[in-house]
Amino acid sequence: MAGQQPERKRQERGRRRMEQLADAAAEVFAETGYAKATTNAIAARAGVSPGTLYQFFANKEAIAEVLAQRYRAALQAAHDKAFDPGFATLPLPDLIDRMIGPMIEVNVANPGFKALFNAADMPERLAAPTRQLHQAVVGKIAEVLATRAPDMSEESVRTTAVVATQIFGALLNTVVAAPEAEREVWITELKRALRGYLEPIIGA
Amino acid sequence: MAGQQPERKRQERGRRRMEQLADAAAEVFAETGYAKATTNAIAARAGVSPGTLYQFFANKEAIAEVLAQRYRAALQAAHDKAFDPGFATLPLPDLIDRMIGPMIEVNVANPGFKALFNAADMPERLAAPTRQLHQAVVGKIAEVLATRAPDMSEESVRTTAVVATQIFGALLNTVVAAPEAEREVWITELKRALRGYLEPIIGA
DNA sequence: CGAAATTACGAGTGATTGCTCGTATTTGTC
DNA sequence: GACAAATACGAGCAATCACTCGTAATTTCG
Repeated sequence: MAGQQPERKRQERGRRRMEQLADAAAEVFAETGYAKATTNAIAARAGVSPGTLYQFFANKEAIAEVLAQRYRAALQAAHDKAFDPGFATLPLPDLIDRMIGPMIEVNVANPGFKALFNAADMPERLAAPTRQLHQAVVGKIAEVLATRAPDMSEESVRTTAVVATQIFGALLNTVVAAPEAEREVWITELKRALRGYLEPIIGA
Repeated sequence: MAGQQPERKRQERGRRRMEQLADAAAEVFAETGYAKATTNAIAARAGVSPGTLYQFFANKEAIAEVLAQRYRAALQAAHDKAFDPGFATLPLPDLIDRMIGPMIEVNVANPGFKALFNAADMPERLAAPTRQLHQAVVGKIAEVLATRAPDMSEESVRTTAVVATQIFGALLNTVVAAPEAEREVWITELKRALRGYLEPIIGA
């Protein structure tokens, strides 16, 4: 039997195995994508048999689920740092610096997760919550914009927020994919792009 | 037998079938992604049996191959329009207008192709040529930038070109995904973003 | 120690899917 | 009409893969 819904009691060894398996899954998913990744490959990467994997995870989706939880938790923490209320009155360049820092860090620390949870082959169940978090970010950015440019229509604020996050998301991929040494260059360009887009709209 | 490498002689009916199958494949790939799309589903969508599909295509990859060729040809045509030498001396806003127009058109006319050929589950053989075309575009943009800002270092020019295409690519997805009625709004924002990024670097 | 629970194994199973092949129908050519 | 080539069918084969299950080793705890 398997598929332990009511969470059987885990020993220390078991908890370590679950971490191992999740780590291995993160690697395999990142390399091949969700659909092409095989559970046997994940087990092999973790150095265990297929049967052992299913002692700890009900199915393939459940493995991705714990990764999604990891990622969402890390994102949430980054968001909390990025949207510090004290930033609201900073000059635009400083505001941008403060806000994108934590977001870049979390994605550099979790390479491949952003791509994985945006991929078309990922089950809707797992992609949806991450999208929801993303929408929340857009909302927060819209709030910041609205306080800085009170004259803008609600619709324009929303549009601007969406575009700013799109720009951020696109260049974030480049930043994450870049070798350590080049990362700063791309981060500089990312900031330049955001300032260039936002300054004419909401001022410095 | 099947797998007709030396291209057997096609009748009119056969050529129509191939178009039907390619069209059906474009739909199914767009809906489910390359890996999850089944050849039987493609055949069914085209209203033929699995056997018939394999009268015309050696394997699943060959179907995607003709789509890749379609897309590349359309992209190439768009590039030729976008990089008209006469545009080089236009004011920046006009230059941007002229260049992105054809690129947007081709992607609106081929929805899903951009995402498909960038996906992780697509065989490398098919993704590579499209990436190469993309690299060529970056090179062309770098040329335009270099003539407009002769003082910039080669490296900076390259970086700026990459970032500009990233911004374009990100917002292009939004433009393509948007309902017809909203498209103009997003195109306006796309232009605004490009101007905002480029103007401080290379002037108007 | 000894019993129960947990962890581990890995060959095997059922379902899915890319693709085949024997056969039947349609089309082009004389 | 007659023959060959092209088109069409669809049941089924072989390979892949998520997942199972019988069994065995290890850990926990009285």
